[in-house]
Amino acid sequence: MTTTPPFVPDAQLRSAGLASTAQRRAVLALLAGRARPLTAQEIHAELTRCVRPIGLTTVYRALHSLADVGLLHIFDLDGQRAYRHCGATPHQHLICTRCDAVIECPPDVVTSWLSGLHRHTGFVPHPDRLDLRGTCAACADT
Amino acid sequence: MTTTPPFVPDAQLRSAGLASTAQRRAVLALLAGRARPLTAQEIHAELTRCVRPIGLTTVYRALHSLADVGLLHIFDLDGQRAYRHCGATPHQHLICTRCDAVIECPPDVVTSWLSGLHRHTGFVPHPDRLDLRGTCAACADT
DNA sequence: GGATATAATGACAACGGTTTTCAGTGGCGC
DNA sequence: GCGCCACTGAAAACCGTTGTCATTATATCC
Repeated sequence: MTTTPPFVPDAQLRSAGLASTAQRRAVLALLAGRARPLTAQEIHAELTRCVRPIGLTTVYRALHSLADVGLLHIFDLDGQRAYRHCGATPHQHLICTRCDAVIECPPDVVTSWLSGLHRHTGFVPHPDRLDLRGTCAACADT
Repeated sequence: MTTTPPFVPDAQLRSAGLASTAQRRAVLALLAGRARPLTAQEIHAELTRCVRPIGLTTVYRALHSLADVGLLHIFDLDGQRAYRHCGATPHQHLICTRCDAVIECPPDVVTSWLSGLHRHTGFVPHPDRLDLRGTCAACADT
């Protein structure tokens, strides 16, 4: 019997058609489960400090590759690119402007409204390109 | 009798508490009525070529000042900051991924959905920070 | 309307994030 | 285990943006 580990970078890389290298696994593992997107510089610093030294160039290239195959989503953290490991299923992003956390919102909460918007304006929304900024439940409590 | 011109940079600057300089007026006039946000480099190039030479530093500072007082909104055009003259009234941004045009959407189309989202997820949306990407009506026709 | 304090401008240099280059290394198929 | 080819990493180049400082224009007071 095989268990289903919550996160296996190696498998994700292979099924995406990317070579499974130590550096890519490290980047993917670092981003796994993080609510907040991380910049290339942050990833490089944290990997070098806590895991093993890695070239900054390699970080940038790994992030590009991973984003190209859809394993990472790109966000804008005041002018800098930041990367986050997102689920494969379509979803919307709720972005907390206080803690920068990204909450994934299931699309069924939105689809009916989006179709109404389409009828109303003629604009054809791209369902997985909806970014909504606000305050997350955790930050709103404080 | 006084007519009401559609766009008076000078008045907008003064009522925002900014000094009305030729450079700021030029930047504001260039952005007036543009659907697509422009980058600082584009603004500098177009002003220098078509209107009058202007320092690149001045363009950046004018854009900062104008954005600070809310006359311009800042967008992200694949990694670069881009600026657009937006209406003073609250609105959502519908961003065309094909032509980069930004359509302003009146908030009443959205507010009811946003409050539902709040009840559903605990996330407190910031109504004027909703960016929705898709295809504008003009591009969808082609 | 003219003088003056103050803020804005512009050329240049510096800064920081990102990309390119190129030689060396390691993953993956045979 | 071997070899091809993609991946890696250090350094330099690149490019958008910001800081510096002397000059100029704006807004205010008289």
